[in-house]
Amino acid sequence: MLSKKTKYGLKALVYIAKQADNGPVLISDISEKETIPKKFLEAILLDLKKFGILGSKKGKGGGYYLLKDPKEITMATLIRVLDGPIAMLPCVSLNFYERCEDCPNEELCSLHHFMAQVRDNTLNLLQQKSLYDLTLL
Amino acid sequence: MLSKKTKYGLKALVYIAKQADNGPVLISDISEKETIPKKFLEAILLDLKKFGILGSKKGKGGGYYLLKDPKEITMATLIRVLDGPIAMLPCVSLNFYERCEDCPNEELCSLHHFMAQVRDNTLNLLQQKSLYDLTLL
DNA sequence: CATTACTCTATAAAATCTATAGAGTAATAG
DNA sequence: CTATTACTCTATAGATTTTATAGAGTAATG
Repeated sequence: MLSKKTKYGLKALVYIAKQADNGPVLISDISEKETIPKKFLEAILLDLKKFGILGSKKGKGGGYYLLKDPKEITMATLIRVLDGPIAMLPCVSLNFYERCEDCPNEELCSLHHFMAQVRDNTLNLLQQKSLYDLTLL
Repeated sequence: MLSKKTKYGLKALVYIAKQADNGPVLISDISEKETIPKKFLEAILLDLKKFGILGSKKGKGGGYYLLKDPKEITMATLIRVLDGPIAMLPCVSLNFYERCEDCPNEELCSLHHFMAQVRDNTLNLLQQKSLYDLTLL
């Protein structure tokens, strides 16, 4: 399951994407409309900024805005930034690989290959879909 | 990511499936061969028994054994029993549905439909694969 | 230069995951 | 019938992650 952080982050991004025409969006605005704890949201948006998804502007007329076209931002990227690995096991993660301490031989592990298959399956969908697709609904 | 409990559980099931011809399998045997903390494994196997996946026999010559043909046990079932929901959000879970407290209208939620699609995509694969498939590797 | 709004650090409650200990009970062999 | 084997059950507890909250600070705008 996705963490609340991820869910909040995605909802916030959709909100910002939809408001793109009206300039930067306020944290407090998103917080109220999407029922997300403000301080928590603040940290999430900061994270998204750190990873180059969002930009921000301070002072009057400030707020957060997207740095790229929503069509260029894949769901795979967003879930990785917000939630972490997409793979079900660390040993089949492409971006967060980690060896399993148990498991003497990865190639002979019964789970390894199967989980790699699951990963590919999920990734295939998540890379096809973008933030733009979420704004259509 | 799957919990260690799930990983341990799956490895144990594969081990038991492979040993099916030699009668019930000992906890301590699985624990040693698969490098799984014995007491932790004990709890996991008990869980699997509770859900009708495993049976057990006490005393000499006892141990755990599968109650069904490995081909009849889908990976979807196992992950649900061991790890919980397959869906990425509670509101799109078929077996563990829960309404999101935020989110006034599920039908209008931008995440809801997309996450349902992800769920179907994953489920499709997990229901095709069985414990038997894992024993082949 | 006052206001607005993001930034940064610290903190902490709550939940979940991982693991361990030990007494208890059922089954079997001999 | 009894010793041994092996699962059962309850309790507990450390570690980690998740979900938040508070408040002082800083940059930009008009």
